[in-house]
Amino acid sequence: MATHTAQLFSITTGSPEPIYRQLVEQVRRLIAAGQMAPGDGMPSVREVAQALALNPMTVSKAYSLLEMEGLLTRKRGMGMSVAERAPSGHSAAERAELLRPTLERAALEARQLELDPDTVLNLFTLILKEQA
Amino acid sequence: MATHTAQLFSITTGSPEPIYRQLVEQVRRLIAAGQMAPGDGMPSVREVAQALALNPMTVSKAYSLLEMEGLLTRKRGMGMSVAERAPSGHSAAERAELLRPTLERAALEARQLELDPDTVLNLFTLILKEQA
Amino acid sequence: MATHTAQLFSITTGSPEPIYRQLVEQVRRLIAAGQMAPGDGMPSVREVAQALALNPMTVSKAYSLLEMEGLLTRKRGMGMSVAERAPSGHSAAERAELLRPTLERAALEARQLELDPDTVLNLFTLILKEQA
Amino acid sequence: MATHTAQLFSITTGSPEPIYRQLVEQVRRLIAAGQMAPGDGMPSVREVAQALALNPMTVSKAYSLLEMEGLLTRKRGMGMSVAERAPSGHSAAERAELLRPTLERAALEARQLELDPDTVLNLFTLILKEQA
DNA sequence: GTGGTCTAGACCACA
DNA sequence: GTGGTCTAGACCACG
Repeated sequence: MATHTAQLFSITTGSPEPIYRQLVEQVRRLIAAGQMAPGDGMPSVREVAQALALNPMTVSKAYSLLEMEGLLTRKRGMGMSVAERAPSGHSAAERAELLRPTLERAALEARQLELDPDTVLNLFTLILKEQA
Repeated sequence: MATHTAQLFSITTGSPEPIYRQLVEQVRRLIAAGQMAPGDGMPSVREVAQALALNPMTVSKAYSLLEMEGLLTRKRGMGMSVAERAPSGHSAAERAELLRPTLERAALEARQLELDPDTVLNLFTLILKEQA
Repeated sequence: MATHTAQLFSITTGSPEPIYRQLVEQVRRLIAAGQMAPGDGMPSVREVAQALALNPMTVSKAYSLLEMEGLLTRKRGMGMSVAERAPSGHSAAERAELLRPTLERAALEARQLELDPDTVLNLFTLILKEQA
Repeated sequence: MATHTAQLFSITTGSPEPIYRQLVEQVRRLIAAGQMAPGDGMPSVREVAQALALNPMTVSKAYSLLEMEGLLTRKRGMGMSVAERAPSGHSAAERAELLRPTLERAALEARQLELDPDTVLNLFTLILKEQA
């Protein structure tokens, strides 16, 4: 039985980032964080599609890309699961590196806005707490 | 007159973010930060297009959007310049709000990567210093 | 009785061609070639499934299709065997026709690769000898 | 202007091989053969779709896969073209290797049909001439 | 004009 | 039950 799919993934329909890509990146992060371990079964395409009110093809596209990437494997007639050889359970340091591009972008914008680092860090701290 | 256009803007053609939008947002930030002041002349479409190896239509589109937004004005035969009534030189607090969406995204990714706030803040501090 | 099943059939699970179809076509060819004669007993579904590490349903499906096709018959309690009226021991010319589609496909690919017929025939000759 | 798209590609709707994959493999071969050279513009998705009576998405899927593979590049708003770094114009020997899997399959089937090599080679020669 | 995304719905292949 | 493919058609983003 599936864990609560709707909670597992969160997509933003209004975002400029396509839905299938949001899914791809979330799965990547969940695997990297070890929240999904090699061998774990993925929720079925239809299940995710229904839970998130998406077209199955959209979900399928995301899964296919992850399969090409080697993170998921397809077992005929049995659905998809996290690949055994998926690089999983990274250390905190490794996971932090996955966050670097986003932080670099934020830093670039901060500089262009001529915000001093302390202001930025205070705001970021606030946001991190809000989410927790 | 043309400051060094190529240095003023930094666009990434390989990015999923459309070029015209990269330009728009950079101009917005530069004006908000006061680095471009009301009355300042903008580099011409041609100039920017050549300096960054872009299609002039792309640059033109960005300028048009900024004009619609009221940040730039078109003066016949004089090219475009920062609008006199452009809300310029925002306070730090106001500028920080412009950064919020990016930081929120970073926070979301951090949570999905199961990184604790301290680790994230440390990395971000490091990056902010690197760029300075 | 069971000849060495694992040797009799060679299936490739990684192939895009479905497993049951690989089985069907191999049986068809083996019968056409006279390697399996009318009345011969087929290895049981279980036996094949275990030998090739397949889902028994997959093997069963292949057998059922062959039964519908009239090549196999089911005898109660006796498993399946090659049908008495199976058109067996085709002439070489007839058997060659069964090979035609595959050769036509190869010819098409050769043309698209701009390979001249002699090169192709030389390579094919080589491969035919390797297998022998 | 496009060369005659309908002639460039030939797809078989009845085939078990999905259409998008037929397209992918044909483009691969055409590039390998040097019939499409780096920098060449590809016929547009819509054009191919109309010429072959396909849904544009099907063609688009093929193009996307080829882009991921690095054989095609997308120029924003300008359509797709053969990547500059696409390995092109292979030697006859290299191209022949691309044909090997298909020939090996044919040889396997021939053996299962108990056809002797001469019969097979004669038939193949005939088919190669028919197409020319 | 270009390609990209998404939907709704149908049908197939596989186990 | 699973995923895969295809269609028809709409809308968006880009140049």
